[in-house]
Amino acid sequence: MPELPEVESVARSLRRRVLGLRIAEVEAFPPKGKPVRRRLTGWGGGREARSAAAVPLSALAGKTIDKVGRRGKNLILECGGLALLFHLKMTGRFLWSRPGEPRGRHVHLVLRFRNPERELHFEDVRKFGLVRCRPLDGLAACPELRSLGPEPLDVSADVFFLRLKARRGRVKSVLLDQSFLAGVGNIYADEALFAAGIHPLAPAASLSRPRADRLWAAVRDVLSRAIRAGGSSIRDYRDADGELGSFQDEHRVYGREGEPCPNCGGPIRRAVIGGRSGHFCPRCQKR
DNA sequence: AGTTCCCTGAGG
DNA sequence: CCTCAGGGAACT
Repeated sequence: MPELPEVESVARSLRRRVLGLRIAEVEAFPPKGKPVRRRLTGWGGGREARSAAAVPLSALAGKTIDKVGRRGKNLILECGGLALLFHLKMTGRFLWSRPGEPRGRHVHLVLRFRNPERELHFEDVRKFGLVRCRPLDGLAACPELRSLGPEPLDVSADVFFLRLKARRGRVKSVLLDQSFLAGVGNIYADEALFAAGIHPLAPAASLSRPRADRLWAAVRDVLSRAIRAGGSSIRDYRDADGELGSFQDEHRVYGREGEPCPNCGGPIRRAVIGGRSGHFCPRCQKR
């Protein structure tokens, strides 16, 4: 569930910890029981993601972390000429630890620092997460990033409208498609559609310019407010400092099936849309 | 464009 | 026990 606001919050908390630190040692414990074409370049992703351009994780030793960034839901540590990419998927998490402290059961990567004597652990209970090292040069064209759409907080209303018009399918599914916009997931798609008064099953291409504008603004508003709140901590999301987000308190439809719509008081409905649960108010959200 | 699968802990 | 959660790849 880490979506754009959660990954952004992780990036910010991580930045305060590791920016400028030199990686002394790298220890990888790739998840077992996976297709065992495991090289030391990372894991996760499709078959094409294991391309020749991947770099061994051990190459990170001795490098200094000079940027902590985000692209969509991907977290990117830039180290010298290398980029260490993470996708947290459902349960990826970072822990700031000390050498000698017992390592958690689901820790798959450890970056060890000497000054200060600390460790960054990446853990992932469900093993869906992705870790990969790439050359920094040409990073935007790497398999993990190249098909991502624009950042929702950067895209203009004009471009948003044009891209929406070019899509077939339901607006909810289009919002979830990372090649349309990078970083929107289930929670924020539902919240943005509610805020814009648009039914999740409305065909994307059918939206008028004014309604598309409202959706564009709602996506920006929901995402930026969620970032300010440190993300949504339903279940177990925490940032790299272990801090919880608070945006779950501002959810108006997500996870509120049967509760009264904050707008009209009618019950919030839940329906499976594109294999994911969608939450909406059938009265306030028009097709 | 919709469905299945991956994976595991939490909750019924 | 069983079911559910869900991002995204790989199916159909």
